[in-house]
Amino acid sequence: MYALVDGNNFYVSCERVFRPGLNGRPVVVLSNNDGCAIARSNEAKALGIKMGAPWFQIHHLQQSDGLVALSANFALYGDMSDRMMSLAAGLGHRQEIYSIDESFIDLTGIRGDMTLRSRKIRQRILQWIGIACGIGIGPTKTLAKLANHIAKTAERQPGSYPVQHAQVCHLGNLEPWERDALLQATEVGEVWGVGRRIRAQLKDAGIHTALDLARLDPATVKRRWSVVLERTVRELQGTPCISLEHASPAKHEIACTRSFGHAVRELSALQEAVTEFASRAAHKLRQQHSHATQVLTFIRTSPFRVQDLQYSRSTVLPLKRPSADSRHITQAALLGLQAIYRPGYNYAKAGVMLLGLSPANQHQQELALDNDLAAPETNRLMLALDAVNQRFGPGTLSLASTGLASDPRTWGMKQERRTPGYTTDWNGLAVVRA
DNA sequence: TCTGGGGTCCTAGGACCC
DNA sequence: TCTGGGGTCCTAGGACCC
Repeated sequence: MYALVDGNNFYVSCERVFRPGLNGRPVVVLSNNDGCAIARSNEAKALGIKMGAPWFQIHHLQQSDGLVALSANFALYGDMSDRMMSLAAGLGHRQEIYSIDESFIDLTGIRGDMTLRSRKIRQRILQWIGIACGIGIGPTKTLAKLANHIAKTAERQPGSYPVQHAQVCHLGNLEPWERDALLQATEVGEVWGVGRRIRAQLKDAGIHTALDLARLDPATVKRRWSVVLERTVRELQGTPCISLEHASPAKHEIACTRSFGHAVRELSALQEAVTEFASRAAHKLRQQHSHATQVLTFIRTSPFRVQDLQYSRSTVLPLKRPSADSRHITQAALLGLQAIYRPGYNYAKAGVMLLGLSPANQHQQELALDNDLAAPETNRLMLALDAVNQRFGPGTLSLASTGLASDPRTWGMKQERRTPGYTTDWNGLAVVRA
Protein backbone atom coordinates (compact mmCIF):
# COMPACT_ATOMS: atom_id res chain seq x y z
CA MET A 1 0.00 0.00 0.00
CA TYR A 2 1.23 3.49 -0.88
CA ALA A 3 0.36 6.95 0.38
CA LEU A 4 0.82 10.14 -1.56
CA VAL A 5 1.22 13.32 0.50
CA ASP A 6 0.84 16.50 -1.51
CA GLY A 7 0.84 20.12 -0.34
CA ASN A 8 -2.23 22.07 -1.45
CA ASN A 9 -1.49 24.92 -3.90
CA PHE A 10 2.04 24.55 -2.60
CA TYR A 11 3.80 27.76 -3.67
CA VAL A 12 0.83 29.89 -2.68
CA SER A 13 0.61 28.10 0.67
CA CYS A 14 4.32 28.81 1.32
CA GLU A 15 3.78 32.53 0.67
CA ARG A 16 0.71 32.63 2.89
CA VAL A 17 2.64 31.21 5.86
CA PHE A 18 4.56 34.48 5.99
CA ARG A 19 1.80 36.77 4.79
CA PRO A 20 -1.39 35.57 6.45
CA GLY A 21 -3.13 38.63 5.00
CA LEU A 22 -3.24 36.67 1.74
CA ASN A 23 -5.57 34.06 3.24
CA GLY A 24 -8.98 34.13 1.63
CA ARG A 25 -7.76 36.22 -1.31
CA PRO A 26 -7.13 35.04 -4.86
CA VAL A 27 -3.34 34.59 -5.18
CA VAL A 28 -1.13 33.29 -7.98
CA VAL A 29 2.60 32.62 -8.11
CA LEU A 30 4.23 33.49 -11.42
CA SER A 31 6.92 31.61 -13.34
CA ASN A 32 10.28 33.16 -14.19
CA ASN A 33 10.03 36.46 -16.01
CA ASP A 34 6.65 36.80 -14.31
CA GLY A 35 5.42 34.95 -17.38
CA CYS A 36 2.53 32.75 -16.33
CA ALA A 37 0.67 31.42 -13.31
CA ILE A 38 2.26 28.24 -11.97
CA ALA A 39 0.39 28.04 -8.67
CA ARG A 40 -3.09 29.23 -7.79
CA SER A 41 -4.98 29.55 -4.54
CA ASN A 42 -8.46 28.02 -4.43
CA GLU A 43 -9.91 31.52 -4.81
CA ALA A 44 -7.79 32.06 -7.94
CA LYS A 45 -8.96 28.70 -9.34
CA ALA A 46 -12.53 29.77 -8.63
CA LEU A 47 -11.92 32.89 -10.75
CA GLY A 48 -11.29 30.50 -13.64
CA ILE A 49 -7.53 31.06 -13.83
CA LYS A 50 -6.01 28.06 -15.56
CA MET A 51 -2.68 26.43 -14.77
CA GLY A 52 -0.06 28.14 -16.91
CA ALA A 53 -2.25 31.11 -17.82
CA PRO A 54 -0.10 33.96 -19.21
CA TRP A 55 0.03 36.85 -16.76
CA PHE A 56 -0.78 39.49 -19.35
CA GLN A 57 -4.09 37.72 -20.00
CA ILE A 58 -5.18 37.69 -16.36
CA HIS A 59 -3.59 40.78 -14.82
CA HIS A 60 -6.83 42.75 -15.17
CA LEU A 61 -8.19 40.57 -12.32
CA GLN A 62 -6.01 42.60 -9.94
CA GLN A 63 -8.45 45.49 -10.23
CA SER A 64 -11.69 43.61 -10.68
CA ASP A 65 -11.20 40.80 -8.14
CA GLY A 66 -8.27 41.74 -5.91
CA LEU A 67 -5.99 39.13 -7.47
CA VAL A 68 -2.48 39.14 -5.95
CA ALA A 69 0.48 37.92 -8.02
CA LEU A 70 3.92 37.06 -6.65
CA SER A 71 7.16 36.19 -8.45
CA ALA A 72 8.34 32.65 -7.79
CA ASN A 73 10.70 32.39 -4.80
CA PHE A 74 12.13 28.92 -5.29
CA ALA A 75 14.67 29.17 -2.46
CA LEU A 76 11.78 29.63 -0.03
CA TYR A 77 9.70 26.82 -1.52
CA GLY A 78 12.64 24.41 -1.46
CA ASP A 79 13.24 25.09 2.21
CA MET A 80 9.56 24.73 3.12
CA SER A 81 9.51 21.52 1.11
CA ASP A 82 12.36 20.02 3.15
CA ARG A 83 10.47 20.71 6.35
CA MET A 84 7.23 19.26 5.02
CA MET A 85 8.95 16.14 3.65
CA SER A 86 10.61 15.29 6.94
CA LEU A 87 7.23 15.26 8.69
CA ALA A 88 5.50 13.33 5.90
CA ALA A 89 8.23 10.69 6.17
CA GLY A 90 6.79 9.73 9.56
CA LEU A 91 3.89 8.01 7.84
CA GLY A 92 5.90 4.91 6.87
CA HIS A 93 9.34 3.37 6.58
CA ARG A 94 10.33 4.48 3.09
CA GLN A 95 9.72 7.74 1.29
CA GLU A 96 10.17 8.79 -2.31
CA ILE A 97 10.30 12.54 -2.81
CA TYR A 98 8.59 12.81 -6.14
CA SER A 99 8.49 16.57 -6.58
CA ILE A 100 8.86 19.71 -4.54
CA ASP A 101 5.43 19.24 -2.96
CA GLU A 102 4.74 15.50 -3.26
CA SER A 103 6.10 12.36 -1.70
CA PHE A 104 5.10 8.71 -1.89
CA ILE A 105 5.32 6.69 1.32
CA ASP A 106 5.53 2.91 1.40
CA LEU A 107 3.06 1.75 4.02
CA THR A 108 4.22 -1.87 4.00
CA GLY A 109 4.56 -3.20 7.52
CA ILE A 110 2.68 -0.33 9.13
CA ARG A 111 -0.07 -1.55 11.43
CA GLY A 112 -3.19 0.18 12.57
CA ASP A 113 -5.71 2.47 10.94
CA MET A 114 -3.98 4.17 8.00
CA THR A 115 -6.66 6.81 7.65
CA LEU A 116 -6.37 7.84 11.26
CA ARG A 117 -2.59 7.84 11.11
CA SER A 118 -2.69 9.99 7.97
CA ARG A 119 -5.03 12.50 9.56
CA LYS A 120 -2.61 12.88 12.47
CA ILE A 121 0.36 13.45 10.18
CA ARG A 122 -1.65 15.91 8.15
CA GLN A 123 -2.55 17.82 11.28
CA ARG A 124 1.06 17.90 12.39
CA ILE A 125 2.26 19.30 9.04
CA LEU A 126 -0.45 21.94 9.18
CA GLN A 127 0.43 22.93 12.73
CA TRP A 128 4.22 22.83 12.52
CA ILE A 129 4.83 24.04 8.96
CA GLY A 130 1.60 25.84 8.14
CA ILE A 131 0.95 23.90 4.92
CA ALA A 132 -2.31 22.04 4.29
CA CYS A 133 -1.87 18.67 2.57
CA GLY A 134 -4.02 16.08 0.87
CA ILE A 135 -3.21 12.43 1.49
CA GLY A 136 -4.26 9.61 -0.82
CA ILE A 137 -3.77 5.90 -0.13
CA GLY A 138 -4.01 3.03 -2.56
CA PRO A 139 -2.50 -0.35 -3.51
CA THR A 140 -0.51 1.21 -6.40
CA LYS A 141 1.11 4.59 -6.91
CA THR A 142 -1.41 5.47 -9.62
CA LEU A 143 -4.30 4.68 -7.26
CA ALA A 144 -2.62 6.63 -4.45
CA LYS A 145 -2.39 9.61 -6.82
CA LEU A 146 -6.03 9.21 -7.70
CA ALA A 147 -6.99 8.98 -4.03
CA ASN A 148 -5.01 12.15 -3.42
CA HIS A 149 -6.92 13.93 -6.16
CA ILE A 150 -10.17 12.80 -4.57
CA ALA A 151 -9.02 13.94 -1.11
CA LYS A 152 -8.18 17.43 -2.34
CA THR A 153 -11.17 17.84 -4.62
CA ALA A 154 -13.64 16.61 -2.01
CA GLU A 155 -12.35 19.33 0.28
CA ARG A 156 -12.27 22.12 -2.27
CA GLN A 157 -15.52 21.38 -4.09
CA PRO A 158 -18.18 20.08 -1.71
CA GLY A 159 -20.48 17.70 -3.55
CA SER A 160 -17.85 16.46 -6.01
CA TYR A 161 -17.15 13.36 -3.88
CA PRO A 162 -18.58 12.04 -0.59
CA VAL A 163 -17.38 14.30 2.20
CA GLN A 164 -15.74 11.55 4.27
CA HIS A 165 -12.99 11.35 1.63
CA ALA A 166 -11.98 15.00 2.07
CA GLN A 167 -8.33 15.63 3.07
CA VAL A 168 -7.53 11.92 3.43
CA CYS A 169 -8.84 9.24 1.04
CA HIS A 170 -8.04 5.54 1.44
CA LEU A 171 -9.02 3.60 -1.68
CA GLY A 172 -7.66 0.34 -0.28
CA ASN A 173 -10.26 0.28 2.46
CA LEU A 174 -13.40 0.43 0.35
CA GLU A 175 -15.93 -2.07 -0.91
CA PRO A 176 -15.50 -2.66 -4.67
CA TRP A 177 -18.73 -0.84 -5.51
CA GLU A 178 -17.70 2.12 -3.42
CA ARG A 179 -14.31 2.35 -5.08
CA ASP A 180 -15.87 2.00 -8.54
CA ALA A 181 -18.25 4.86 -7.77
CA LEU A 182 -15.29 7.12 -6.97
CA LEU A 183 -13.50 6.12 -10.19
CA GLN A 184 -16.72 6.64 -12.09
CA ALA A 185 -16.95 10.18 -10.74
CA THR A 186 -13.38 10.95 -11.84
CA GLU A 187 -12.70 12.35 -15.27
CA VAL A 188 -10.17 10.24 -17.22
CA GLY A 189 -7.84 13.20 -17.70
CA GLU A 190 -7.24 13.30 -13.93
CA VAL A 191 -5.50 9.93 -14.03
CA TRP A 192 -1.72 10.08 -13.55
CA GLY A 193 -0.15 9.47 -16.95
CA VAL A 194 -3.10 10.67 -19.02
CA GLY A 195 -2.25 14.05 -20.52
CA ARG A 196 -4.11 16.29 -22.96
CA ARG A 197 -3.42 14.27 -26.09
CA ILE A 198 -4.22 10.84 -24.76
CA ARG A 199 -7.25 12.19 -22.95
CA ALA A 200 -8.64 13.41 -26.27
CA GLN A 201 -7.94 10.06 -27.93
CA LEU A 202 -9.58 8.19 -25.07
CA LYS A 203 -12.64 10.43 -25.28
CA ASP A 204 -12.92 9.69 -28.98
CA ALA A 205 -12.92 6.02 -28.08
CA GLY A 206 -15.71 6.54 -25.57
CA ILE A 207 -13.49 6.32 -22.49
CA HIS A 208 -14.62 9.17 -20.26
CA THR A 209 -13.90 8.21 -16.66
CA ALA A 210 -11.16 6.60 -14.63
CA LEU A 211 -13.45 3.59 -14.27
CA ASP A 212 -13.83 3.26 -18.06
CA LEU A 213 -10.05 3.24 -18.37
CA ALA A 214 -9.59 0.75 -15.54
CA ARG A 215 -11.96 -1.67 -17.30
CA LEU A 216 -10.03 -1.79 -20.57
CA ASP A 217 -8.01 -4.82 -21.55
CA PRO A 218 -4.29 -4.03 -21.01
CA ALA A 219 -3.19 -5.92 -24.13
CA THR A 220 -5.59 -3.91 -26.28
CA VAL A 221 -4.38 -0.68 -24.70
CA LYS A 222 -0.79 -1.62 -25.45
CA ARG A 223 -1.62 -2.35 -29.07
CA ARG A 224 -3.72 0.74 -29.62
CA TRP A 225 -1.75 3.22 -27.49
CA SER A 226 1.51 2.29 -25.81
CA VAL A 227 3.21 0.27 -23.11
CA VAL A 228 3.09 3.40 -20.96
CA LEU A 229 -0.69 3.62 -20.95
CA GLU A 230 -0.93 -0.15 -20.54
CA ARG A 231 1.01 0.21 -17.31
CA THR A 232 -1.40 2.90 -16.15
CA VAL A 233 -4.36 0.59 -16.79
CA ARG A 234 -2.78 -2.25 -14.83
CA GLU A 235 -2.02 0.11 -11.96
CA LEU A 236 -5.64 1.30 -11.96
CA GLN A 237 -6.66 -2.36 -11.72
CA GLY A 238 -4.52 -2.72 -8.60
CA THR A 239 -1.42 -4.41 -10.02
CA PRO A 240 1.71 -2.49 -8.96
CA CYS A 241 3.91 -1.74 -11.99
CA ILE A 242 5.70 1.37 -10.72
CA SER A 243 7.86 0.81 -7.67
CA LEU A 244 8.97 3.24 -5.02
CA GLU A 245 12.30 4.93 -5.82
CA HIS A 246 13.81 5.16 -2.38
CA ALA A 247 17.19 6.70 -3.12
CA SER A 248 16.81 9.33 -5.81
CA PRO A 249 18.70 7.92 -8.80
CA ALA A 250 21.37 10.05 -10.48
CA LYS A 251 20.00 12.22 -13.27
CA HIS A 252 20.60 11.15 -16.87
CA GLU A 253 20.81 14.72 -18.03
CA ILE A 254 21.20 18.09 -16.37
CA ALA A 255 19.90 21.29 -17.89
CA CYS A 256 19.93 25.00 -17.26
CA THR A 257 17.71 26.95 -19.62
CA ARG A 258 16.08 30.37 -19.36
CA SER A 259 13.83 32.70 -21.24
CA PHE A 260 15.20 36.24 -21.37
CA GLY A 261 13.52 39.26 -19.82
CA HIS A 262 13.88 41.00 -23.19
CA ALA A 263 14.66 39.81 -26.70
CA VAL A 264 18.41 39.47 -27.32
CA ARG A 265 20.05 40.00 -30.71
CA GLU A 266 23.78 40.25 -30.00
CA LEU A 267 26.16 37.32 -29.82
CA SER A 268 27.96 38.91 -26.85
CA ALA A 269 24.83 38.87 -24.67
CA LEU A 270 24.13 35.26 -25.65
CA GLN A 271 27.71 34.39 -24.72
CA GLU A 272 27.20 35.83 -21.25
CA ALA A 273 23.97 33.94 -20.79
CA VAL A 274 25.37 30.65 -22.10
CA THR A 275 28.41 30.99 -19.84
CA GLU A 276 26.18 31.39 -16.82
CA PHE A 277 23.90 28.49 -17.81
CA ALA A 278 26.91 26.25 -18.42
CA SER A 279 28.41 27.20 -15.04
CA ARG A 280 25.16 26.50 -13.24
CA ALA A 281 24.72 23.18 -15.00
CA ALA A 282 28.32 22.22 -14.18
CA HIS A 283 27.68 23.05 -10.54
CA LYS A 284 24.61 20.79 -10.47
CA LEU A 285 26.72 18.11 -12.11
CA ARG A 286 29.32 18.32 -9.33
CA GLN A 287 26.57 18.20 -6.72
CA GLN A 288 25.55 14.77 -7.93
CA HIS A 289 29.20 13.70 -8.34
CA SER A 290 28.95 13.02 -12.04
CA HIS A 291 30.91 13.81 -15.15
CA ALA A 292 29.49 14.74 -18.53
CA THR A 293 30.75 13.68 -21.93
CA GLN A 294 28.62 15.95 -24.13
CA VAL A 295 27.36 19.51 -23.95
CA LEU A 296 24.23 20.60 -25.80
CA THR A 297 23.68 24.30 -26.47
CA PHE A 298 20.50 25.73 -27.93
CA ILE A 299 19.10 29.13 -28.81
CA ARG A 300 15.65 30.00 -30.07
CA THR A 301 13.33 32.82 -30.91
CA SER A 302 9.87 33.10 -29.37
CA PRO A 303 7.20 30.99 -31.07
CA PHE A 304 4.62 33.39 -29.62
CA ARG A 305 5.97 36.34 -31.59
CA VAL A 306 4.48 35.21 -34.87
CA GLN A 307 5.52 38.45 -36.60
CA ASP A 308 9.19 37.58 -35.91
CA LEU A 309 11.42 35.50 -38.15
CA GLN A 310 11.72 32.16 -36.34
CA TYR A 311 14.96 30.32 -35.63
CA SER A 312 15.71 27.40 -33.35
CA ARG A 313 18.83 25.33 -33.33
CA SER A 314 20.82 23.13 -31.03
CA THR A 315 24.15 21.42 -31.26
CA VAL A 316 25.94 18.76 -29.25
CA LEU A 317 29.68 19.03 -28.62
CA PRO A 318 31.65 16.11 -27.17
CA LEU A 319 34.11 16.86 -24.38
CA LYS A 320 37.65 15.63 -24.82
CA ARG A 321 37.17 13.55 -21.69
CA PRO A 322 34.41 13.20 -19.08
CA SER A 323 34.48 16.34 -16.96
CA ALA A 324 32.65 18.39 -14.35
CA ASP A 325 34.93 21.38 -14.78
CA SER A 326 33.03 24.62 -15.39
CA ARG A 327 35.77 25.81 -17.74
CA HIS A 328 35.68 22.74 -19.99
CA ILE A 329 31.93 22.74 -20.08
CA THR A 330 31.63 26.47 -20.68
CA GLN A 331 34.22 26.32 -23.44
CA ALA A 332 32.29 23.61 -25.23
CA ALA A 333 29.00 25.44 -24.78
CA LEU A 334 30.47 28.67 -26.22
CA LEU A 335 31.91 26.80 -29.21
CA GLY A 336 28.49 25.31 -29.77
CA LEU A 337 26.88 28.74 -29.53
CA GLN A 338 29.31 30.13 -32.08
CA ALA A 339 28.36 27.36 -34.47
CA ILE A 340 24.60 27.93 -34.28
CA TYR A 341 24.37 31.70 -33.81
CA ARG A 342 22.95 33.64 -36.74
CA PRO A 343 22.58 37.42 -36.60
CA GLY A 344 19.29 39.13 -37.27
CA TYR A 345 16.97 37.24 -34.94
CA ASN A 346 15.21 38.22 -31.72
CA TYR A 347 16.38 35.48 -29.41
CA ALA A 348 14.01 34.70 -26.54
CA LYS A 349 15.60 31.73 -24.86
CA ALA A 350 18.83 29.75 -24.58
CA GLY A 351 20.02 26.77 -22.63
CA VAL A 352 22.79 24.33 -21.90
CA MET A 353 22.25 20.63 -21.26
CA LEU A 354 24.81 18.13 -20.05
CA LEU A 355 24.52 14.64 -21.53
CA GLY A 356 26.22 11.28 -21.30
CA LEU A 357 26.59 11.49 -17.53
CA SER A 358 28.59 8.99 -15.53
CA PRO A 359 29.69 8.76 -11.88
CA ALA A 360 32.76 10.93 -11.29
CA ASN A 361 34.71 8.13 -9.62
CA GLN A 362 34.21 5.76 -12.50
CA HIS A 363 35.95 6.76 -15.67
CA GLN A 364 38.82 5.55 -17.71
CA GLN A 365 42.37 6.42 -16.88
CA GLU A 366 43.84 8.39 -19.69
CA LEU A 367 47.15 8.69 -21.42
CA ALA A 368 48.62 12.14 -20.71
CA LEU A 369 49.19 13.27 -24.29
CA ASP A 370 48.96 16.97 -23.62
CA ASN A 371 49.47 19.44 -20.84
CA ASP A 372 45.84 20.35 -20.59
CA LEU A 373 44.27 20.90 -17.20
CA ALA A 374 45.08 17.78 -15.25
CA ALA A 375 42.29 16.27 -13.21
CA PRO A 376 43.48 16.83 -9.59
CA GLU A 377 44.03 20.61 -9.93
CA THR A 378 40.78 20.95 -11.81
CA ASN A 379 39.03 19.27 -9.00
CA ARG A 380 40.50 21.49 -6.33
CA LEU A 381 39.76 24.66 -8.20
CA MET A 382 36.12 23.63 -8.69
CA LEU A 383 35.82 22.58 -5.05
CA ALA A 384 37.12 26.00 -4.03
CA LEU A 385 34.73 27.73 -6.42
CA ASP A 386 31.75 25.84 -5.03
CA ALA A 387 32.90 26.41 -1.44
CA VAL A 388 33.22 30.17 -1.92
CA ASN A 389 29.79 30.41 -3.52
CA GLN A 390 28.30 28.22 -0.82
CA ARG A 391 29.68 30.48 1.89
CA PHE A 392 29.26 33.93 0.37
CA GLY A 393 26.28 33.37 -1.87
CA PRO A 394 25.72 32.22 -5.45
CA GLY A 395 27.59 34.25 -8.05
CA THR A 396 30.30 35.53 -5.68
CA LEU A 397 32.89 33.79 -7.84
CA SER A 398 32.20 33.14 -11.50
CA LEU A 399 33.87 32.82 -14.87
CA ALA A 400 34.74 36.15 -16.45
CA SER A 401 32.72 35.47 -19.60
CA THR A 402 29.52 35.62 -17.53
CA GLY A 403 29.99 39.38 -17.63
CA LEU A 404 30.45 41.66 -14.65
CA ALA A 405 27.54 42.30 -12.38
CA SER A 406 27.95 46.03 -12.94
CA ASP A 407 27.13 45.68 -16.63
CA PRO A 408 23.44 45.84 -17.38
CA ARG A 409 22.31 42.34 -18.20
CA THR A 410 20.21 42.65 -21.27
CA TRP A 411 19.23 39.01 -20.97
CA GLY A 412 18.38 38.94 -17.25
CA MET A 413 15.15 37.70 -15.77
CA LYS A 414 12.19 39.86 -14.87
CA GLN A 415 11.02 39.34 -11.29
CA GLU A 416 9.10 42.34 -10.11
CA ARG A 417 7.00 40.75 -7.39
CA ARG A 418 9.56 38.74 -5.51
CA THR A 419 8.93 38.11 -1.79
CA PRO A 420 11.79 37.94 0.76
CA GLY A 421 13.66 34.68 1.47
CA TYR A 422 11.93 34.39 4.83
CA THR A 423 13.72 31.19 5.80
CA THR A 424 16.81 31.25 3.56
CA ASP A 425 18.22 34.77 3.92
CA TRP A 426 19.11 36.64 7.13
CA ASN A 427 17.89 39.86 5.55
CA GLY A 428 14.56 38.22 4.79
CA LEU A 429 13.71 37.21 8.34
CA ALA A 430 10.31 38.33 9.47
CA VAL A 431 10.37 40.96 12.20
CA VAL A 432 8.05 40.53 15.16
CA ARG A 433 6.86 43.73 16.77
CA ALA A 434 5.62 43.66 20.34
C1' DT B 1 4.61 44.78 -24.83
C1' DC B 2 3.60 40.50 -22.19
C1' DT B 3 3.48 32.89 -22.69
C1' DG B 4 8.59 28.74 -17.24
C1' DG B 5 12.03 25.25 -16.24
C1' DG B 6 13.62 20.70 -15.55
C1' DG B 7 13.07 16.23 -16.06
C1' DT B 8 11.62 11.07 -17.84
C1' DC B 9 10.43 7.52 -21.13
C1' DC B 10 9.15 5.74 -25.68
C1' DT B 11 9.22 5.43 -30.77
C1' DA B 12 10.55 5.96 -35.49
C1' DG B 13 13.89 6.44 -38.82
C1' DG B 14 18.49 6.67 -40.62
C1' DA B 15 23.39 5.39 -40.58
C1' DC B 16 26.30 1.92 -40.08
C1' DC B 17 28.12 -2.74 -39.16
C1' DC B 18 28.78 -7.71 -40.18
C1' DT C 1 15.87 -8.97 -64.49
C1' DC C 2 17.07 -10.46 -59.71
C1' DT C 3 19.38 -7.08 -54.11
C1' DG C 4 18.97 -10.23 -46.68
C1' DG C 5 18.68 -10.23 -41.94
C1' DG C 6 19.81 -8.74 -37.64
C1' DG C 7 21.77 -5.75 -34.68
C1' DT C 8 23.44 -1.17 -32.46
C1' DC C 9 23.67 3.60 -31.95
C1' DC C 10 22.19 8.18 -32.59
C1' DT C 11 18.85 11.85 -33.26
C1' DA C 12 14.55 14.05 -33.35
C1' DG C 13 10.21 14.36 -31.80
C1' DG C 14 6.27 13.36 -28.99
C1' DA C 15 4.05 12.41 -24.78
C1' DC C 16 3.94 12.78 -19.99
C1' DC C 17 5.00 14.70 -15.11
C1' DC C 18 5.28 18.72 -11.59
